[in-house]
Amino acid sequence: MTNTHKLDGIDAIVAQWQAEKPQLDLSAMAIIGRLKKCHALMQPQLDKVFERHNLGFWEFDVLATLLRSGKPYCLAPTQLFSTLMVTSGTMTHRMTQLEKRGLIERIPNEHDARSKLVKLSETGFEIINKAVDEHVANELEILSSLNNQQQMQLDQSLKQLLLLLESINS
Amino acid sequence: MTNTHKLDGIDAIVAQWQAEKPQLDLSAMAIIGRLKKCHALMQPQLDKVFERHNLGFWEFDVLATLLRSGKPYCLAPTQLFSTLMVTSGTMTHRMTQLEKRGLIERIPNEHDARSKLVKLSETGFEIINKAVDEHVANELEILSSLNNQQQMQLDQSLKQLLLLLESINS
DNA sequence: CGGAGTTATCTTGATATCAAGATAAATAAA
DNA sequence: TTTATTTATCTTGATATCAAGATAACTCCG
Repeated sequence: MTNTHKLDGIDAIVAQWQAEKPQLDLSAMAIIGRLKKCHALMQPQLDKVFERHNLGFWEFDVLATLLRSGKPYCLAPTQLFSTLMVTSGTMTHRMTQLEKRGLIERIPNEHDARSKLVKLSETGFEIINKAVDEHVANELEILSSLNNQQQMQLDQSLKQLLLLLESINS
Repeated sequence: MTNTHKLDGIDAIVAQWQAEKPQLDLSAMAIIGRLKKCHALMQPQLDKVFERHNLGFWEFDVLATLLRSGKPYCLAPTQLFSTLMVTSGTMTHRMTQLEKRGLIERIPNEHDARSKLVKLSETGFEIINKAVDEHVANELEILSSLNNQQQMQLDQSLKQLLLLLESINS
């Protein structure tokens, strides 16, 4: 018996809805429900690694965004909050906290006096650099019980969905 | 050219990481990144329907959980917050707000004086009943540009992942 | 140049959330 | 029964978030 025939938490929920509202087509609800639940169950697994490095998920997000931007690991606040899909006010709060902890520095923007650029500090770089390595290993571990074919199929399906959602929001 | 060959937002991010950390296997990061971004982009689409009914996403969640439990649309707080994956404190807050709006009622639990059961009010029932119908239609609409085969494949892949995550967290 | 409109950021006030602790009722053990 | 333990819920205090508005710096056109 393959996994496809086992029941997951969403099967139970969809069955309840089917009983209450037998006229509805719940196929999309099942997919979106699974997506949401996968997201919810995934997060605590990812947090474990962040905690080992004394980082909250959002601290990891900000520092990782700076790291992957490449040298000199420096971005404007607007680039950060638009990438991270949070508001400017949220970004202000995050930067304040990260600066307080010495993980980032704010430096003047020569080309635009409205912004002060955000740059990884030495310490920030070292911390996020290690944390990312463990994070990537953790992600591989989490998915390790899916075989290659399953992972490729999952990735391809999510990509189709993501392209669709990106086209809606543009 | 199929969607599979187009580039999505995660391709760009993974390429940045590949440049910065060429030694890492980023296949799992790509999958999990797509999952997270799909989740993030999906939510505002779902919220549109909730807003039309003057509901926030968490109000919808609580009321919908009560509705799908079937008659008499009544659950204990613990059932609600464990289903909804929030803390008891969060649930207290939600119940207070929903009672204030007249969407639920709190009734004594004959079998356990520690809890007061949560029940959909008449108004609450009518509102969530309509909202759920539109919500399900909205979900179908969102996924409508994926064909049947693609939707089945996505569902199957997400189910494999969900079963895996549920087994980790148990 | 100089005003109008735009853009980048921060501030403010409200809300949703959680973790940890308090309280009270139910259950189990002695 | 009486005490100890567990369970269900609520309270408290701190935090992260957002929306809306304020501020200041840019840009563009006449």
